[in-house]
Amino acid sequence: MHETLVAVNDSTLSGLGRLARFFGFSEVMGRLYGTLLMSPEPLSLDELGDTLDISKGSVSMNMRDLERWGMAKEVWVRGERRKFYKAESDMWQVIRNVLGSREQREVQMALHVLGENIEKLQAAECELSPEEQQLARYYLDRIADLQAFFQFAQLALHAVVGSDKALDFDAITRIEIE
Amino acid sequence: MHETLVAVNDSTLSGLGRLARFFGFSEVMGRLYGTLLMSPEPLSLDELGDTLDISKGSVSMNMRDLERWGMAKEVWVRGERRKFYKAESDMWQVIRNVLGSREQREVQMALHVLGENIEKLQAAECELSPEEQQLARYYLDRIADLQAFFQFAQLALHAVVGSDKALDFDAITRIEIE
DNA sequence: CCCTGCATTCAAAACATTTTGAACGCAGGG
DNA sequence: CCCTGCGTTCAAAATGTTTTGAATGCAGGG
Repeated sequence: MHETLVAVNDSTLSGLGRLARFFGFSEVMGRLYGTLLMSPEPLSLDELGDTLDISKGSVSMNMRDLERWGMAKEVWVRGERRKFYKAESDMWQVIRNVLGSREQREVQMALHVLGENIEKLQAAECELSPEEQQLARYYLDRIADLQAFFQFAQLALHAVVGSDKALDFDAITRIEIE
Repeated sequence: MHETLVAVNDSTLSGLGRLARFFGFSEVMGRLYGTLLMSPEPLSLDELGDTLDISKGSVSMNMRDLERWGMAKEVWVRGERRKFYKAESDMWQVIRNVLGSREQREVQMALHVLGENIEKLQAAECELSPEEQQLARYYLDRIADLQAFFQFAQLALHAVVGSDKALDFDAITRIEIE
């Protein structure tokens, strides 16, 4: 194959590996996704392993994760007994999958814990010595800051997850105005 | 100290450790930041090390990073020879620091590489066989998708970094309309 | 000019994550 | 009912990251 095509392909895989890392996935997952994305035809597990030069086991496990996250889909190739995969090529769908299930849960948990802590501090107030009360008020201020941050994150996530790409910005402003 | 205060403090440190991890920092950095955030008084390096039960060396290195990222500031305590730190308590400032320097560079690099790859493909077109040309066009489509994603990310970053919290949403829409 | 109290550095150790490949399981063909 | 080809699993090995603490540096006091 022409060296330019090879070079572009490599560069894209590196970039997607990096991106995967950034989102807390393994680099290999990003590369597998990239390999599928850059292939007009679905690929089998061995083809993926051969291309990236990683073991069967690794391919198998990582592909399962990719499927779980909605980044790749199994595809039936007639006359073949092997599994074939193709990338979910709608990036916005992928992003919505990830943000929607993982990030949103994280943010919600954080807000929940912050709320609990505020309640605990308020409930305990009467048991506290004067200095402790002062510290409790200080804590409440800091926690309020954190709450504001996570609430912002929640709005932003909602805006991206709960809409098409074209509607993202609208969704954000609508939420803000209310 | 009252157990509620201790519990709330612990919980907050865990949460900030998690958050730090998410943003690609070490968990200890998050905990150090949290310890400073939850202390009305500046703390010395030994106090930080004692509280979190980590070694002097680790405190020293991680605090340097925290300072580099604008998450903590050195503070002079009169009559003390030791270094004292306090947290940068404006969360939005912290976020702008991180997004502004690190993330923005990442996104810019990605866009730059994508652009280069498009150029390479176009320059090489006439050297390619018919099938290779078809693959090249396929690559160009995929790369265009990635470009759209990173361009969106760039807009979003700009909106958050280049403004006060209150102006974020405005900034996003303004850019979008142009 | 030495001593003390800190802060910093960095190589080695502890720890965590990822990768591998051999063993296993399973479906379909003969 | 065995054989083959493929996918999955998982313990062990490789690799990567973080933590430690001993050595070092540095400033100020005596």
